[in-house]
Amino acid sequence: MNDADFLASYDPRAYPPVAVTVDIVAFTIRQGALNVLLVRRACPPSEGMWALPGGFVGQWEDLPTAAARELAEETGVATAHRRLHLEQLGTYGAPDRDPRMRVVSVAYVAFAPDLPDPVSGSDAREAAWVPMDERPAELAFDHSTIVADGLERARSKLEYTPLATKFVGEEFTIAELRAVYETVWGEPLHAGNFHRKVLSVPGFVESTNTTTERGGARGGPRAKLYRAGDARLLHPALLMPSREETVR
Amino acid sequence: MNDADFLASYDPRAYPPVAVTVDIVAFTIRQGALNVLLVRRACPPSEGMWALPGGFVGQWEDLPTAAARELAEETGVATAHRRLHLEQLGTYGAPDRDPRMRVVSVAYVAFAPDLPDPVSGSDAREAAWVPMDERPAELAFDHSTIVADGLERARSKLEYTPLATKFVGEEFTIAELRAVYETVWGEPLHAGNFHRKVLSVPGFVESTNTTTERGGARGGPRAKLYRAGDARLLHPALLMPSREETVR
DNA sequence: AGAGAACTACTCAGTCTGAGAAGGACCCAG
DNA sequence: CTGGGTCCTTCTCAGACTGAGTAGTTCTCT
Repeated sequence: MNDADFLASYDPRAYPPVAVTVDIVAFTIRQGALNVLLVRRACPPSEGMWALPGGFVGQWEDLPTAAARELAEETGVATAHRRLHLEQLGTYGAPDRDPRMRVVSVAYVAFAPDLPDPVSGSDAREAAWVPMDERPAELAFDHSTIVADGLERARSKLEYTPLATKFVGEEFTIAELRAVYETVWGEPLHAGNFHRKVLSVPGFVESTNTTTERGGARGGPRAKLYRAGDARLLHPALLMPSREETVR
Repeated sequence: MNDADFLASYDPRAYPPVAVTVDIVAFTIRQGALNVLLVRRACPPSEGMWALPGGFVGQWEDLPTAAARELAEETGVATAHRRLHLEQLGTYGAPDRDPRMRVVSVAYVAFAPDLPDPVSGSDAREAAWVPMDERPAELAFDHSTIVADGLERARSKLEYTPLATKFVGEEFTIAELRAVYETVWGEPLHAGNFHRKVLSVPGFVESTNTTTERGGARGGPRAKLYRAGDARLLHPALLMPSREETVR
């Protein structure tokens, strides 16, 4: 039997029904706090509970495309938002994670600078940016786990890649970049050392030779402006003070 | 409508058929070379081509369980092999990656010390350990991509976790551990510095206070024996010499 | 005008790293 | 049995990096 004959005689319906969905953990920084995008479920199961935005993957739709589409539907952000970073987080497929049927969900994390308030999606679900430390203790399905994994991924990516530049505007100051790290880790950093470190990593940022129009809101000189460099990985990495407790 | 009513009226068949499979990138070290487990496909499509071991996920089977089962079927390794490490790599779901139907594959990487020769699986596929630099340029489906991603994951894990101890026996010498790194990166390391580094990372290895029975095959003193420590992450990391070219 | 804030730059001591070398212990060949 | 070669382990040393502190300067706010 050759490939063509085989395909002609092949019956996809012979396999048990499994649904594939995408869920998106979208992070942004608003008012100095890390926010995650949540939606309130409008239909069973878990009607009324907060959950991650997401939905079924179209039959001929690529996985990242599905994630971008779902995110766009929930937030109203143009699908091709220039500064949006989307990457696969992992796949969650415990047999009992959804009571309806076997659902395997491919989770994505998205990072973006301060996004507009989400518009309620076409399916009339309420959507909102929620500060990470005010998020509901319980989310629908296994979404609490996914959000926790997403935060871990964000931290890891911030240390080893120029991801932080995705959270700030096109042009930014070193202090704005530092604020991203301080926000995600929730602790202050030594301004001088951070400055030295960022400028010493090749390709992380490049100077625009301009400065801000005004000094900081509470005083201080005008800061130099930078834009993202061309590095894909940070060498050496920007390691954060590692709390020993989290290690073992 | 409450959850129970909803579930009763829910028809899983309404959704388009998508198959979920697992593919496993299994690594081991044999004769000083990194080997990957491949199988020769016994049926269309791509009959006769080399591919990764894998298969369909059972309707009520967890994803890691399915991966372990498929690996066991291909290699004859006991499912609960003590020193086997299995972790999710990523999910590959391009709509056209399998000509039969929409197949979303969750890839896993497995690491283990020198495993026995694989037994041909129940489906009579030929299975073999293939040295990484002798592997076929083309594998079935998108499996070449998955193998490349698996290698990258292996390197990353070796640097940041005690994964290397999974490639050696229960008790091992520092030199054996060094050989793992040299094999995966394909370049020699400074023995003295490696030694110092390994012993300085808390929880990486712990001494057994014994030595090998004999010196090395080509001379040299008996080496001290160690076993894996209890650390889950290496702090500080065991960073390999990063070739600058690979960075950008 | 003065106080306070904060961007940037500098210093300094402690630590880590890569490279080299030395001291033995051991295997193998002759 | 002896000598050459191997290689595990420890040591040394210079250079790089890090965390912490300080200082100059410029700016906003009151």
